[in-house]
Amino acid sequence: MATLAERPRLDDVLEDLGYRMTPPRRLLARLLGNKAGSFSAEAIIEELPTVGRATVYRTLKLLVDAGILCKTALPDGAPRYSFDDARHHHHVICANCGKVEEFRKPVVERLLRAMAKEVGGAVVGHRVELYITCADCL
Amino acid sequence: MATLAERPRLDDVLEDLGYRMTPPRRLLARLLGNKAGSFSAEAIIEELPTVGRATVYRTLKLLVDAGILCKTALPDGAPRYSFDDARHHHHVICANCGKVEEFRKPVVERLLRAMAKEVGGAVVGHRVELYITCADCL
DNA sequence: GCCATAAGTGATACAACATATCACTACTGA
DNA sequence: TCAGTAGTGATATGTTGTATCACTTATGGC
Ligand SMILES: [Mn+2]
Ligand SMILES: [Mn+2]
Ligand SMILES: [Zn+2]
Ligand SMILES: [Zn+2]
Repeated sequence: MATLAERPRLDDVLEDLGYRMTPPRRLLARLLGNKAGSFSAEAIIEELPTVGRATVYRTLKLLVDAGILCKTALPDGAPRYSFDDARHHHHVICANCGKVEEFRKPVVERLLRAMAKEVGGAVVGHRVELYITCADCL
Repeated sequence: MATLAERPRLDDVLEDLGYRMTPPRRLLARLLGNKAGSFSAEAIIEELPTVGRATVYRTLKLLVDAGILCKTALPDGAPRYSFDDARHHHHVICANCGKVEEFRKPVVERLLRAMAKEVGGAVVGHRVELYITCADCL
């Protein structure tokens, strides 16, 4: 996960992408900017009762599409959002508390690319997730 | 995916697990037994209008827990069910038509296990999915 | 600074994919 | 045969969104 220090300011990001700066977006930018770890969309909705559900989901999607946030899932499929860094990567997820860390493993990437050739058809992507019980949760 | 020939008879499986043989389960066993590729729960519900939604979902879960079916997801998260084989494996999924194939890659397993040690905490599992556009869809 | 207008908003409805309840039914083993 | 429990399905509810649409507002051009 990107540390708070190296994170882009969300309102700058949205503005740079050509989106308008509105009060709901400022509220979201401020709230998300201080989030550590991963969070659910519904948690954000509860924390910002003045912002509509649709707006929260729309903005989260904007940020995911912009590569600022990642959308992952717990083993049971429950979606989680977390900050992204720019490079291709995968996630280590605590199945208990939902904390998300990123990892890169070039060897794994190479192997998956290699395997792709054995498979008929064109590879369009892959997903790798490692589930743990984190040190804090043990 | 297990070929039809080597597939266990679903009603036998359920009976062996100690479940009762009821008309809905017989209908489900017959329908699923003839399914190729992957399918959605909702498709089954439509094809068996006399069987309740809850029963379909309950039985699918039973079969997943019994290791007879796998539950996977398309890249957009839409759940798919397909026949499983007994060994640990992962999936190659056509993002277009939903066809599911299984694969095993011991090297990848070993690498993920190795990586697990670098991570603080106890590893409880992993997920690897390869998304393709299959030959038929190209 | 004003203004037109396109972008954004939020209430609400709807959708997909389930799970919880609960009164009823029917397998099953004794 | 029959009691007891497993199973059923109608229905309500939950989660995670997307679609609509009338309304509001941020913004760039003047
Ligand atoms: Mn990868
Ligand atoms: Mn594996
Ligand atoms: Zn944890
Ligand atoms: Zn296909």
